[in-house]
Amino acid sequence: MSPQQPDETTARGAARDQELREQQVLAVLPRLTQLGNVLNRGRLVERAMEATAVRVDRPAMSVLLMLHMSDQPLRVGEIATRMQVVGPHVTRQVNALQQRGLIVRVTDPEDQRARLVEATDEGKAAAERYMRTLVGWFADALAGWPEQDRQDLGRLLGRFTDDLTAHLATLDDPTVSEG
Amino acid sequence: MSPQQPDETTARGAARDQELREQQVLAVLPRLTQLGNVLNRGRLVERAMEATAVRVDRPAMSVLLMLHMSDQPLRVGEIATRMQVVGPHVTRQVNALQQRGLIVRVTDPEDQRARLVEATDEGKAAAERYMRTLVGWFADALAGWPEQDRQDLGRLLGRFTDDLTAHLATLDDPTVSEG
DNA sequence: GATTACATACCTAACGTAGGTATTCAATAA
DNA sequence: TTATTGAATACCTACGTTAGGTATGTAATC
Repeated sequence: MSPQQPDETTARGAARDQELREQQVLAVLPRLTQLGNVLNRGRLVERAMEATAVRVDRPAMSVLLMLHMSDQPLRVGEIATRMQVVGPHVTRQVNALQQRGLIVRVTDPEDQRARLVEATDEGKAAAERYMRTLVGWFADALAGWPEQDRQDLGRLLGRFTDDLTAHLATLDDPTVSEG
Repeated sequence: MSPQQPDETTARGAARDQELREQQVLAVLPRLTQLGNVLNRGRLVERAMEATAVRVDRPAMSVLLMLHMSDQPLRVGEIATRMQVVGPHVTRQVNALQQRGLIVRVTDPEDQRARLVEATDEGKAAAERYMRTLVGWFADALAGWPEQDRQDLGRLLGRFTDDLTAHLATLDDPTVSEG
C-alpha cells in the first residue's frame, strides 16, 4: 500500500483486486452450475406444460413462446435468430406445433420463399396459460425477497449476461474492444 | 390505498405487489435463457479446454473438476451425487478420463465393492490450468464492476438458486414448507 | 445464374433407463 | 462359532431419448 496513492491504482493493489475477483468468481461458478441444473434437469418446462395441459416438447414450447412474445407472425429464420439456433431446428419444431394445431404456416405474401408462422387461437391460449404458470412459480419463489433485492437481481443478471457475452466475444475476435 | 394502513398489508396492496413481482420475473426470464445460451452453446468449456490443451469432452471435464475441488479421491457414486447425475454417466466419463491417463481407479480398501477415483498428476495439472483459465475469463468480465455489485451478484444468485430449488420442491411435495 | 429461405436427412453430445455382476451385510441353520 | 443365504449396495455395459448441429436439396427472388 503506497502512501502516495489509493491502493487500487498501484500494481500491487491491482493484483490484489484481481485475486479478490477470482475468489468471488470461484464462489459464483458452482452457483451458476447449480442454477443450470435446476432449470434444465428440474424439468421446469415439462412440469409447467403438465400443469397447463400443453403437451409438446421443450424446444417446441420455446418456439411457441417466442411467437407469443412477439405479438405478430414471424418467419422461420427470424425465430431461429431470436432463439440463437439454426433454421432446421426451428423447422422441426414448427412441424410438430403445426401437427398439434397450435400454429399455422402461411406463405409470406411479400416473399414467397418465406413462411410466416402464426399461433392459432388454441396456440395463443396455451402459450398464455403456460407462461402465467411459469412466471407465477418464479414470482412465488421471490415472494419473500425485499423489493430492492429483486430489482438488483434483474439488473445484475442482465449486466452479467451482457458483459460475459461481450468478453467472450473478444476472446474470439480481439479486434473488438469492450465498451 | 387505505388511509389507515400501509398499502402492502391491504388486499389490494398484496395483489399489486404480486403483479409487480410478475413484471420483474417477466424481465428476468429472458435473461436467464440468454445466460443459459451463453454458458452452454457458447462452448465455454470447449474453448477453455482448447486454451489449456486439455482434450476431453465436457462432462468428463466436469468430473475432473469435481475431483480437483474435493482434494481427495472420490467414489463413483459420490461424484454422481455431487454432480446430480446418475451413476452410469459418471462411469462413462471416468472411463474416458482413465483412457487419457488423467485419473486412476483403485479399489476402495474399506469396501471392495467401491472404486476410488483419483486424478493423476497430469489430471491435476490439467484441471488446475483449465480452472484458472475459466475463472480468469469470468473475473475479467466482471473487472469493471463496482465491488458492491460483484458481492451482490454472488449473494443474490445463490439465494435465487436456493429459493427456486426449494419452491419447486414444494410443487412436487406440498407437505414440505418453505423456511 | 447466383443467392436466399426453407425443408429433409443424417449425425452427435449428454444425458437417462434397464439389467447384469461383484461385493458386503444381516439373519439364520448347523 | 461357523457356514449359508437372501437382500442391499456399487458399479458397469448396452441401449434409448432429446436437443441440438451439418450437409444437401428445392423453390423463389434478384
